[in-house]
Amino acid sequence: MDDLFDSIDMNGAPAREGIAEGAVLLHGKALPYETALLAAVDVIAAQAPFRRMVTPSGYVMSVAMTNCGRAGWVTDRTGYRYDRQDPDSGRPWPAMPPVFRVLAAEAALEAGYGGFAPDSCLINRYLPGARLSLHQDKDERDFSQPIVSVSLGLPAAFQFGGVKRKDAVKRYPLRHGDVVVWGGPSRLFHHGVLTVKDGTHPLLGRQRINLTFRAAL
DNA sequence: AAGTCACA
DNA sequence: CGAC
Repeated sequence: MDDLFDSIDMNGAPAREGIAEGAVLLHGKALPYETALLAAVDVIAAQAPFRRMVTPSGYVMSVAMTNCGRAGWVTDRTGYRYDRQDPDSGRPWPAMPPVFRVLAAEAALEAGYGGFAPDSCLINRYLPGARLSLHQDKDERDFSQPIVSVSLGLPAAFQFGGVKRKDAVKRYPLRHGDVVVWGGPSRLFHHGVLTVKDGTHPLLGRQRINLTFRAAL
């Protein structure tokens, strides 16, 4: 159940916005961690470089991906799965940095999901023109655990729909530092990201980075 | 099919 | 928005 009232910051903008049953957008939640998050992404990407994966139907995704944690989400011609190893290197994914765990657990708790302990973080890099079409996160073992999504860099329009693909979809602008948490009744809701527009972010330049935390195994 | 295209 |  969402709170009766959204919290309001000093500028009058909602800091916490309910977007569906069990789903919350936490505006600017990641800002206190931005420097540590970005440094950690660089370390991870040096060990497991961003790569554009292939879908089962043979298309190359516009979003470039890497992972950290005990398992990483991957796709290839054989399908979607969580893999403990980076298929490109054969090595385990880089460990999940403590700052990642802390932010994900804090955000989940604020959304009403205590004890969130993600074992996987998918890191998505959107250059201008990249997009992610409407889909469900359903490759995880335990749907009782929520999803935590952290936005960094260029803004993007987040689509959030329902459990059925034809359900109505709403759009929410996501800016640097925003965190979306969804779970419970909305755990399997369809979601996506519209084509990222060109622009320049002071810290990240011409890119959007998204961190998606999941309990996958 | 987490993508792309055809068509209304 | 549906078909592939």
